[in-house]
Amino acid sequence: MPELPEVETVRSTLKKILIGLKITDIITPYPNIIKMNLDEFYNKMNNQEFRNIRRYGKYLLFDLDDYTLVSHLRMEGKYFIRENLKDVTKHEHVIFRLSDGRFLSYHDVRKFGTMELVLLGEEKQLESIKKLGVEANQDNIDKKAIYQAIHKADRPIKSVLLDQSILTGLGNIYVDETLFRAKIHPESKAKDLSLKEVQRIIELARDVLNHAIKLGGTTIRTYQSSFGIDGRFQNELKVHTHVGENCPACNDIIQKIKVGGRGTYFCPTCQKRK
DNA sequence: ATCTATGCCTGGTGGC
DNA sequence: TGCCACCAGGCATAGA
Repeated sequence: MPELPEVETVRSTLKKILIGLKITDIITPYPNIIKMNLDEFYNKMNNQEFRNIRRYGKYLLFDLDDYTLVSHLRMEGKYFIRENLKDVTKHEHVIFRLSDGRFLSYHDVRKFGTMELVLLGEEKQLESIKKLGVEANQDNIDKKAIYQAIHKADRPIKSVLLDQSILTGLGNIYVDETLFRAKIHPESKAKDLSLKEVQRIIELARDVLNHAIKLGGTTIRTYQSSFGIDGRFQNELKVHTHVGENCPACNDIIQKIKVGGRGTYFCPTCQKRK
């Protein structure tokens, strides 16, 4: 499931390939990915050139001449380049023909991903983008402001960290890894954490995300970043997916529970409830 | 304010 | 082998 590091990997990879290429046709075998009028999508995007590719949180932002394509990969979305239209699989839902004769294909087994267009650079017109908090991999986060925003919250710290309106970019994998490194139990209520603990969590989240970006993200379950390239951060996972195994810090057995409906991995010895 | 339930989806898995 | 229930989960939305 692509979180900030995986989306960043996709962004940097696609940027090297797409900049300067023009879209010369769009094929939509499964148009429900596109969350706007299909004709409008086609007419606005066709003949536009890729100028830049940005990212905000887990959103990919493709800047064209006049529009920005806002793309969210959700659970399993991925892009790859194909040389022709031979053997298109049933999981390729939106295919852009490019001016070099190749194709940019959007592949999404679960069909959860979304695409829509806004005027160039106007992504904050979308409610979904407007409400996002600061990016969790940044250095200059106002940690006291985050603490102020959550220090009365009567909900698990895990749920708070998954709330994209506070910090954006963390998903299920990196929240578990951040809380393990912070030695905080995922069910600890946000209101029970000290300023220092919150500051530490934010610093560790940033470090985990940036380390994962360096390694090209995490490849687990069915997720690969574009082009079938595997990330390598899965080798760095301390608790996520490791239920029943020994904690790398204390040797206790890693447990899996549900927090806010999400599968959650943690070490019951290292991560004490506050 | 914050919770839970539901919908969007399909592939993998475990039970029989 | 196949049939079925269930799970994975980011996000939007509705209702408690």
